[in-house]
Amino acid sequence: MDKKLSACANPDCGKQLLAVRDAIEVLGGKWRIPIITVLGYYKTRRFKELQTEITGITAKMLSKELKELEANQLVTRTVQDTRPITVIYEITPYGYSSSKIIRELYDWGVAHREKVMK
Amino acid sequence: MDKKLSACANPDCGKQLLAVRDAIEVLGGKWRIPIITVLGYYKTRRFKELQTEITGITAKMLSKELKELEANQLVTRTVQDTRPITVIYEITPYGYSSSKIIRELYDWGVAHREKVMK
DNA sequence: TTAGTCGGTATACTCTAGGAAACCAGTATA
DNA sequence: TATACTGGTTTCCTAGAGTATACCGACTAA
Repeated sequence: MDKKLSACANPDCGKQLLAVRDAIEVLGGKWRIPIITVLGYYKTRRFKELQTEITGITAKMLSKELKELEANQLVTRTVQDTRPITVIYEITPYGYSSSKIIRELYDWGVAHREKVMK
Repeated sequence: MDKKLSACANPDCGKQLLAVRDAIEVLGGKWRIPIITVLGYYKTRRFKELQTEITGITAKMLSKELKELEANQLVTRTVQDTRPITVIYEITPYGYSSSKIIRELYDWGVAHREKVMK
């Protein structure tokens, strides 16, 4: 999302924001949460299956985001020696842990929509 | 953050993402979480105090983001008839509710840093 | 009268996340 | 031979988020 999320001048407050920045860096952007959500739902998916499921994402973005999620240990990538080759992406237990946050976002989003809409 | 966060093709999964999108729209961007964090910490702050506390933010961005947070009922704005005029921004109970998510992000960010760093 | 505070606006710019479309190698089927 | 599927990569481009800087009116204290 953001390269540098500013800190508060106040040290306590500043430390808090540093950690929040880390979380946003891992989960931020347009496609990470959709990817994690889909993978959390199906547990494993192939590249093309993800692309079909996540409407609107381009191969470029999917490839890029999966790499970063892999680097952050939220998903694993396994090449299967079939013909044609298939690549299995699987959510890790750690990846599941992030869905706790996504669940929070979901609950809050639902409540917010109700509150603001009426 | 993002104007349109895509949905999953799968309906269950898609509904979930719509609500998540709402939450991200309200809390996203570079400055909203810092503002809520600072306001959650101090409860009330004046415009200039916020600008001082949130290092790096410009008056334009602060003004713009406060307006949107006010529109979403996360903060209130009160003009006080002093000389010179002072404007008090205060976090609402509803604004506090969003800090539950921020807390989640914080906890996860701390754990993530520990996991990935070593 | 000049400089300073407050809470902002207005204008013009930069920069980068993301999008569109073409292309790639390897294998298989018609 | 050509077309299609797999899982991508490369290039070019744009919209919009965020930045920099100057400015505003109302007031006051020196």
